[in-house]
Amino acid sequence: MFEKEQQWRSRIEEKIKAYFAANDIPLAPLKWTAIPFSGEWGMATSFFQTAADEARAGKGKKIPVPQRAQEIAEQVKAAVLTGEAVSKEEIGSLEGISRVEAVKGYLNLYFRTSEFARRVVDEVLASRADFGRGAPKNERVMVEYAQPNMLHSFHIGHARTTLLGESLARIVEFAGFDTIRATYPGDMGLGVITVMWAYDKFHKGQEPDGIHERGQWLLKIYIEATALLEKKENETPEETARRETYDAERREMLRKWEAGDPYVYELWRVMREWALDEFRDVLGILDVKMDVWFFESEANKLGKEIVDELIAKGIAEDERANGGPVIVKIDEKLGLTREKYRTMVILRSDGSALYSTNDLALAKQKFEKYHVDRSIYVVDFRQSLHFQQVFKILELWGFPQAAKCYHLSYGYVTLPEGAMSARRGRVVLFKDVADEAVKRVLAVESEKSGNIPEAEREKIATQIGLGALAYSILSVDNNKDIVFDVNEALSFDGRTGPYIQNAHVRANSILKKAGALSTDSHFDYELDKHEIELIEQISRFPNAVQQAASEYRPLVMAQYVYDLANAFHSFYHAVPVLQSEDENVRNARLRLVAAAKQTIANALRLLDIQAPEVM
RNA sequence: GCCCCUGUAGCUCAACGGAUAGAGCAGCAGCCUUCUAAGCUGUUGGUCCGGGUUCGAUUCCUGGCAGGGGCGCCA
Repeated sequence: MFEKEQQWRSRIEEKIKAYFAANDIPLAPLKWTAIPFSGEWGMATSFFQTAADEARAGKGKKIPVPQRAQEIAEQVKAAVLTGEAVSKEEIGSLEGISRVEAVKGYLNLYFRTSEFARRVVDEVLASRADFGRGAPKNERVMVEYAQPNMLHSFHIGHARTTLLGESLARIVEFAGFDTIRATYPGDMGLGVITVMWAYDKFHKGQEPDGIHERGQWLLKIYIEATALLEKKENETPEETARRETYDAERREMLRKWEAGDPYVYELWRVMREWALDEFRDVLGILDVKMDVWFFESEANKLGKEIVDELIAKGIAEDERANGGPVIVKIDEKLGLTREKYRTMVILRSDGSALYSTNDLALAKQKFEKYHVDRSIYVVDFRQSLHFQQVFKILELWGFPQAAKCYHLSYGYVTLPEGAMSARRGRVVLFKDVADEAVKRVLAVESEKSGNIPEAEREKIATQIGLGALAYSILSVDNNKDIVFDVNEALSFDGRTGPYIQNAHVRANSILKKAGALSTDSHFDYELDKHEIELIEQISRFPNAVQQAASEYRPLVMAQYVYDLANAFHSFYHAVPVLQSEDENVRNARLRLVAAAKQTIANALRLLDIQAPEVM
């Protein structure tokens, strides 16, 4: 809602309240919404709650609530229009409102068309890239996302957390939060050691050149190693012996790493760097710039200290004397009788750190070193119990920020043939999909595109291909699973990234031919319904940003920008701009096109999708 | 046994407790000597089942049914 409309709304609210006070009717809180099905814009509020409250209190006439709500709406309309029961200075303050109506229990207030249109367009063109940005909230939020297991290539599931996290970070930042992006790569663990062991034993020095080629080659080694180490049915005694020997070698390597053995440590350092090279490259492709890197290999050390603190505070119980681990009996500590958070093991009986140990240590760092007020964890839904436990322990520990820790749990990306599994080699790699996307765009570019300079074809194809992929992932709500289908993900028709990018390109195409914009917008002519719809959509952007941020849902933005692009395409088709005969109309529409282009670009940016000038 | 998530059109997905449940794909019928047809216009078609709360439930509560996930030393 724009500033002016906000002012009108509060004035009218005052009038309504005054009317109810004067007539001694208890008024339920007023909630304002947009008026649907109008083709004209304005705001509405209903009186159902007020009528229902009245009926419950036994006051008023005995008529059905909807009917009574309509009656009240009509009375309010009369009061607002005439100024009855309102103090004198309020009379005649319906500035900006063209008409008022009472329909089906609702009070509808319509804005003056030309004024509203001008204000929306002028505000967008004055703010440009900042149009829709929320006021600073003086709250710091950390978004943690992109936690790949290192030493093998990124798959499409990793792409979901990365896109979801990046989009969310952009949204909360734009909404007004001080935002920190954090990643937590799994650079140590049995999986990492498995690759190291197989590389060292069978393939040392055979690695191919090229960051992604090497990563994919390591994935093959991982698959091969897993097969060697997995117990099979009908194993011969020799096979069993061999498998057990291999497993012992692998575990010995893990022990050596923990002991700081120079050979194993150096092997790890080199291979970890390979993985990081690939990870950084993928983040670059997705235009993600991390502020903070937490590494699992480092979290291990921090974790053990906090366990002692939790024991000292009486939150954790140390069972190591009896050969057990260190645990927190969460339900018991909270006084719950039914099992809900259960018991969490926070340190192994041998004193080594667990995932839980690390997460507790990281949370403490987030609060104490980075001073975050909110902490969002973008991690798949299978870990929801884990995070509920972690957050409860943080609460017991005394961190007030625990209340603002949020596990953004997202559904899994699966394949039509079932769950992805890196160990079994059943994965769709992000790089393969991205490459395929670019290839497909290039294939249609020549027939569908305008004049794209040869030097830019590849770049624009990448923007469009990745846009299609990002949109297909972000237009599904967080906690829903995605069954990944390349043809669907890389579709360019209908509700897709390219559809939205195309609206941006078409707007740009008009503006390029038009030359300089006029400095004022004068919408003092009869607006086409498509024009009104487009302005309506543009005006909704600031609210859409706030909603997406407060619900932690990029989907809200994905929906919004599609609706906006859809309104633009319809406008483009139905309303002449450059061909307008009237100079004033042409200037106003050009400014509207510029405002639409800017708003589409701002919204796409929040989805980590590029807005090309041509395509 | 306990906990979490999901169930809406043939398919994939939307819908602050409110006015007429919306899109895309697929199907059908139209629109390019006019600002880019990656587009526009029209059309067919739907809330898993039972109770409850409410003036009003796709939405909240409860009980089923169906699918997925999780539950003390994996991450």
